[in-house]
Amino acid sequence: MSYANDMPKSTTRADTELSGALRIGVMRLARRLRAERTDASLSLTQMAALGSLERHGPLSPSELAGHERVRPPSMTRTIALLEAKGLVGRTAHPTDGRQAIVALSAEGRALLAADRRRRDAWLSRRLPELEPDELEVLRAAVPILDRLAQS
Amino acid sequence: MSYANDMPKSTTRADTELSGALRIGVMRLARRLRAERTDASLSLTQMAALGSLERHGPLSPSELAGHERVRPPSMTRTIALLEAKGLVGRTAHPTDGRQAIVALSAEGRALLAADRRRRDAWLSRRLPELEPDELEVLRAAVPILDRLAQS
DNA sequence: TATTGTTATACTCTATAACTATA
DNA sequence: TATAGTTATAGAGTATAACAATA
Repeated sequence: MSYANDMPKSTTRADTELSGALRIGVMRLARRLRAERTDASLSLTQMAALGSLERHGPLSPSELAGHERVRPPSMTRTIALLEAKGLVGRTAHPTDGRQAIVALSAEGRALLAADRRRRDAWLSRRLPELEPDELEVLRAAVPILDRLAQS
Repeated sequence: MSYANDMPKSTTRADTELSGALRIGVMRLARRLRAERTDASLSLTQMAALGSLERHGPLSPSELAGHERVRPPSMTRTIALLEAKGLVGRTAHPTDGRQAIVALSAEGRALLAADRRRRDAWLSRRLPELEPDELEVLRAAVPILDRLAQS
């Protein structure tokens, strides 16, 4: 076999089965976590935009639209809603008069933190139901999931 | 401490940290997998309804709405769109004249299979980049993720 | 009367096209 | 002329309220 030297790079039947099972498991748990959303005052769209600002820091509307994979007019609207709620603020770009800079307000930051605490609480309540060796598996799995997500 | 007898059922600080990391990892990977969606002819809403019919078999519109956590009028609309595309069919309930039965057509089943193959392919291509012991961790993690999702 | 499903209507999120202001 | 952002407008998805048909 000419694959002898790069076996680890080929796709085996076991890989295919694992990828199917993993995809289903991850999607299911993500759906469950998403359903645990508590703060009904904000849509998922708005929460996502807020989360992007937290992850990346202050951004222009176009950059934010890019991160959220949304067109600029859609982000214009989302920003306006978040601004009306006092969760983000806008300032002028220091040198380019066309651009604006959108940043999280203290209220926005607090809301994100509260939302995250509530979600973590749901999962935290379930983890003690697992066996110690199962918790160990999850701990080992997290960095692998992260790497897959980034690739 | 009165918790001595049920330590495994209490929430430790390590649990809280793990739950935060796990939530982020799962949500990230789910987002990445979702972005791998290829068939642009169907919205996520429509794909999800189709998937429900595959998982649970033929359902009435109300049952389907329940599974998708959507109100009956919304499902009426979704079913109409899927029916227009030939992906589902409707038949009368054998005994209850009020109810309808919605079922996947052969075309709907084929579309789901093709979509799943594409997603699995993306993940399968990445798994060989992992070390054997990392693959073992993922294999062990899948049933745990499933149990968490169901609880 | 209660249940199943649809129709009528309205709100949110998204998009494309056209416009304004600045570079 | 090109870029950043907004406004105008339309389509899809969702909801509640009201209605029709059946149990």
